[in-house]
Amino acid sequence: MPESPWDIYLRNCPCRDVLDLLANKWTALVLGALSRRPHRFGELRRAVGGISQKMLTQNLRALERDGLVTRTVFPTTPPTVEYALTERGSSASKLLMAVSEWSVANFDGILESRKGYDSRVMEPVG
Amino acid sequence: MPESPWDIYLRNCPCRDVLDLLANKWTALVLGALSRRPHRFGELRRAVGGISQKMLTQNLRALERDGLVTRTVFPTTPPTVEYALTERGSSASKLLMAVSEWSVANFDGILESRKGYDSRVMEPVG
DNA sequence: CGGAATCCACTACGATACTG
DNA sequence: CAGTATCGTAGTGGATTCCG
Repeated sequence: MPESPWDIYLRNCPCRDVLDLLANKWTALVLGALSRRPHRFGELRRAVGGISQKMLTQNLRALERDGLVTRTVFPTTPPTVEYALTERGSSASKLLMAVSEWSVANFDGILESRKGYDSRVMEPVG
Repeated sequence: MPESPWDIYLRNCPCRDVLDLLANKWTALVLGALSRRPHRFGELRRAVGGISQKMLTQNLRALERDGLVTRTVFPTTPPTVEYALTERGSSASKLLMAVSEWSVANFDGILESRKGYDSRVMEPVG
């Protein structure tokens, strides 16, 4: 079995830019936060932690464009904007939550692996 | 319930660089290919499609360092190097395969969403 | 508050050439 | 074949400033 049709399809398919959105540094964290409840912009920024306003804006725009989150503006002063998951975003978030949890669960083992690798690769330099 | 302990933990935890590895443009594709069978370098490059040799090398090193793939060198000429999943890599690949499949399954709907978004955002310019 | 716009450093990444 | 090394470019992403 040299190659499955699925592989070939995925490799040639423009849908890979969807995968790129999900496999983004921030997407898992953003969707994870929104999966618990809708957030306002600044609130979401704090919830994610470490993301600049620019990146968060960019990510949210992409997510909104692809129909994973909704953006609702309340005409108050100062402005209030609320981001929430759509049905589609919710289903994506479930997958990405699993990935996040895997990261946490396997972190210790991975640290061990790194130690071994680094000591093997970086021979004594003196 | 303002914030779960899990959120706080994930936000402050260095394990986020593990998430960064998984949420990488290429990781899902590489692990996906390796999940079917071990691959040699060039073979893997073709299987993934569109990745430069440099990027593939970098990714494989990171994956090896974190104990997700093994790298086996056979002292033949020309050299043969085989990459395969570890137990840990296999468990990660299962999650990422689900993400890939989600991308394929939701691609059409997402395209629709984009069309709507773009026509809404980009007003007639003339 | 929730952005958009500008500036700028960094580095990601591809193309090319060379090695074992 | 499976890399490493070097270079150049294009984009990522932070800091800052300004606006509704």
